[in-house]
Amino acid sequence: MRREIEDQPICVAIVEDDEAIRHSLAQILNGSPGYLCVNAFESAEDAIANLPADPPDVVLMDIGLPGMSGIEATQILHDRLPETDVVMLTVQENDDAVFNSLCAGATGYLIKSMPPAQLLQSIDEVYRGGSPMSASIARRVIRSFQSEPDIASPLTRREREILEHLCNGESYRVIAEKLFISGHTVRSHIKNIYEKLQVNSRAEAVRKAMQEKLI
Amino acid sequence: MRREIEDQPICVAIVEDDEAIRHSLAQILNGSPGYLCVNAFESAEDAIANLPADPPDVVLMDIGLPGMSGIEATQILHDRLPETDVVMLTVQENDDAVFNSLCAGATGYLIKSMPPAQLLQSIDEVYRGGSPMSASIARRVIRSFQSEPDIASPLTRREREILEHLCNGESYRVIAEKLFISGHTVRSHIKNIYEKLQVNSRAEAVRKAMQEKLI
DNA sequence: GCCTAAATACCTCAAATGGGTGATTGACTC
DNA sequence: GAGTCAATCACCCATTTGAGGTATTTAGGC
Repeated sequence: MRREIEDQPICVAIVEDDEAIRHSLAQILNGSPGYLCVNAFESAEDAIANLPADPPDVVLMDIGLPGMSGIEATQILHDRLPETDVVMLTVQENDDAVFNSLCAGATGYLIKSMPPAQLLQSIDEVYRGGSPMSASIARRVIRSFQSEPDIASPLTRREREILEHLCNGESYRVIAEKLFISGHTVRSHIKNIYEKLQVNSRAEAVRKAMQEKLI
Repeated sequence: MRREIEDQPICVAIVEDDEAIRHSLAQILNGSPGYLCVNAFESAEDAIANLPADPPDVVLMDIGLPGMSGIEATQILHDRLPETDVVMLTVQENDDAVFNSLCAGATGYLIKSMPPAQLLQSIDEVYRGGSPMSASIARRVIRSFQSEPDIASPLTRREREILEHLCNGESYRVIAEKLFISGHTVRSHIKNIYEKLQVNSRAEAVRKAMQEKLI
């Protein structure tokens, strides 16, 4: 917990190009006990340049910024200020952009049309180690990290089996013995695998297999 | 949506070894319009054997089952019945087990002590494509899929560089040319990499590199 | 019954790989 | 000044791999 003294406010920075929204958010924050808007930028570049000097607890980041997008900015800030939580500001919640933001390192997101009370509550939840999100975003997040083997795999069952052994670094001979087939057969399968995966070495095959979760 | 006719109830199966809890859950479900307990098993083995014949919409799975654990069962059911959502039943929510269950394919989880209304609401949310979860679990889930390169890598900078080329399937000679060093040096580095990663082939090194996000 | 895809098997050969051993240089630490 | 480590280069040698072929036998789909 960063905030040992419980009556220290949560320090928030805003990155939002629309001046009206920016001011309105700042007012909501500064008008509420426990929250403090310490900074407000109108561009990602501005925020990246100035934030590291005085890292806030939470950054509210507009997704659709002109120039550098909020998602790119999130990636950079998340790298440089690992202690700071980035929360996205978005108009529409079931958005690819929201999902991509989470991939880029955002901890949560706010819908711009949220009532102020709920908005503050979400900030608080993020600050306390949570990640509030809607049902459908939650599902997408979970799906994406449950490594589902790609059903649309171009490989046959036997080929997948061989690929698995290949990934373990087993030699043709060992694979052949384990599968009770001849080494020649293993070679044939591997050639087919390479062709289908568009690679021409074991290393590339392993990489592709891992990346596309073929096994 | 599986339930085109909106007044079809959500079909739920229960896997729970404690008879009292099992009956209580079944009663809650059957006593509520829109929900139907179609099956109740006292073991994971039982459920796996009988569920595929008549797949429910949602399975409530106890985490701490005797014999095969609920997590293993989830993995199997999730594979065999991809249309069915598995929801874990747990006493304590901020549990490694819950997180592991989600990795295994669970879509959500219920706290056994939840009031019935909230319990039904969670089932409904899962059924409608959501994934209700607590703040801290949500954060863990998000963290885990934000692929942070492992900073505690045992490899030196040069070794990581070589490893990257290795993952691309480049031959020693090509790597040597690209890095303006001799092939012998490349070999030396690779030998050191293998030793540090505790592997003895390129394939295993690539796999490890991908898994541990060393590159 | 025919046809295709999948799985099986065999051959040759040049190139790449991995194991072992050892040396030199520069930088950094104690 | 001694010791350590990263990075570089070197040699020997057995094994593995990848690329080029060809061919037989199942198993399913039509």
